[in-house]
Amino acid sequence: MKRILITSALPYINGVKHLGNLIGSQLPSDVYARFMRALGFEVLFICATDEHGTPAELAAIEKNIPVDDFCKEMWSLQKEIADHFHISFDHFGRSSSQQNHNLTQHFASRLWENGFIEEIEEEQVYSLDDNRFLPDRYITGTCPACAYEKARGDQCENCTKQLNPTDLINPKSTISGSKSLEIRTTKHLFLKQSMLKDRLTKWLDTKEKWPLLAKSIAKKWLNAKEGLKDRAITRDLSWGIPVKKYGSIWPGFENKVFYVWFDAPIAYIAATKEWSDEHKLKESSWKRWWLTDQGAGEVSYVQFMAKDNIPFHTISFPATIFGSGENWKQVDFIKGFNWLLYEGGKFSTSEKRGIFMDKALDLYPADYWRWWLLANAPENSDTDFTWESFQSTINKDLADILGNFISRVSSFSVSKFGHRIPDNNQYGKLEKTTIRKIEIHYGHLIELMKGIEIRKSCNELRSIWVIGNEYLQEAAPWSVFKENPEKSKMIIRFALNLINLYALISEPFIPGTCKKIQDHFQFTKLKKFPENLGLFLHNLSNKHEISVPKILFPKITDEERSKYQQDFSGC
RNA sequence: GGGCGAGUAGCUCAGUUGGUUAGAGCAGAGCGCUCAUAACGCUUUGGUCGCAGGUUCGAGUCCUGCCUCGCCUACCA
Repeated sequence: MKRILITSALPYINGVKHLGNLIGSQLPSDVYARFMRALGFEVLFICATDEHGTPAELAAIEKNIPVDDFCKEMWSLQKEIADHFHISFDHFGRSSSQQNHNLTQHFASRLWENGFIEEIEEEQVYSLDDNRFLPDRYITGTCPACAYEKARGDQCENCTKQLNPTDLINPKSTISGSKSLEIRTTKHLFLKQSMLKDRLTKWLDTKEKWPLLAKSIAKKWLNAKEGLKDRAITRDLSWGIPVKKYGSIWPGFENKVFYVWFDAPIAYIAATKEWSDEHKLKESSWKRWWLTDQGAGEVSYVQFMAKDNIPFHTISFPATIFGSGENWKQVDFIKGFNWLLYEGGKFSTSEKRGIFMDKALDLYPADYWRWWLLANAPENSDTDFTWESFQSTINKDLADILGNFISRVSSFSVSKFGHRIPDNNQYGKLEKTTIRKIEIHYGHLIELMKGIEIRKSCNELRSIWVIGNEYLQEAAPWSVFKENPEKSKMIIRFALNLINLYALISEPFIPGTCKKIQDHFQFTKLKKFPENLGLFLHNLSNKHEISVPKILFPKITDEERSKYQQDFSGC
């Protein structure tokens, strides 16, 4: 059977991520991974922190700790939070791992050997007081075109004019505010992606089924007027992967490191090796996922990311792989996401606007967030998070439709038949029609998930939950009970089987709750989804003991909603 | 400026290659049920599919122009 390799875009290290970051890659990739495992595919699900670059260094300076300590701390925090959101990574690695050092240096050497790397001298702004070269965006000044005073070195936000840092009037460092800036010459390695343009174009043309978002962004870059530009893959920084060729320092690059966007995607591979090393597996165990001549030919590789990451995954990283001349696995499918907005505006870390992953978990269980985010995933356009929508979706879908179904079935059962599961399984016509109805939706759900249609899948799952309530209404065990208690037993038994089914097939979406349900009712935790629903819905044995579970989804009250609306509106 | 995308019921969105009376959820209205987290089920009111032209026997769907909104535009990552 085909194997599926899934990677989630690497979250940047400098802080706790917000809900937009979560729905941009980790969460949808997790649902996909869980679902594909449940369909019986062998899945490897990989992520890692992206730890290098200027922002990480600055964040560490601000906290007054060494940057590697800072990263280690943030890595374990991010890992812990992902865990609390039930993200089922097989491995959550780090781009700063030794494995990634080795592999990144390996790729650079191969690229050099094949003529895809060039050393180029360029001029950059150096800040004497900060003691470092400044990325263009870390320089502000007055825009020469519109006189806007906070124009950045790469572009003026006010008039959108593209700028060079040297264009700015009165430029200063955003780090220290210092105006002691000078232009210095510095040498960098450039990845000559322009030489691979035709190959990339051809390759991309074979990806007919890719989402519009991914393809159009990639094509934009390939067909840019000025052509596909070569890209610097080194920086004048100390925190990062040392620039080495064949194992020794690259002459002239003693004080430089590889640029994050060169080493970050390579970390997908390196994190897989980390996983294999950590479990003391053979070399072949990670290579069979990544090298096409060692098994990866039959792997389907799917990447999840937000739209800002697409150029790196459709151009630079594939160029790196092609340029290496080795048999590395290229991505087969890219699932890109638009932005999540917060109450009509942007999430903002600096203004404390919006909801961050750690805070979210203080307010509500992970499944509340998972469900809203998945049901509203920004697949086709930016999506707005509003508390009103959150409240109504959770209360309606989770509390009223699913949670209440479980309550009504279990309390009826306990009050009429005690703590044993009713033993009549002579299903009649209505039960058979109900099974058929579910089968249709279940079939749709599987197709939709295979196509990674997240929102539509949620809709389909919700329809399956609704069928439970429809069934109960029509079967009306409470009236049947008066005349024919035996038949009423059968109805409740069937309904309990439905709960068992729901706990199983909803697991990719709301794993925490599903586990709770399975634990409470002592349902068998199957690893795979049933192929035959009719059979599955006879599964419960007479031995099961049941009781009424605590409310699974307490509702979000109006008071809570308006309080949180206030609390998270920013400063 | 250039590129991309979106504009469909009060709200959030579906609408495959153009084909009969444009769909769903929420919200609203009515009815039913009483097992349940005042929950559930059924029925139902809302749309000249952004605007103006065009192609066609036939257009939400294709073409042209226009309007509005969003995103991207390569040294944040």
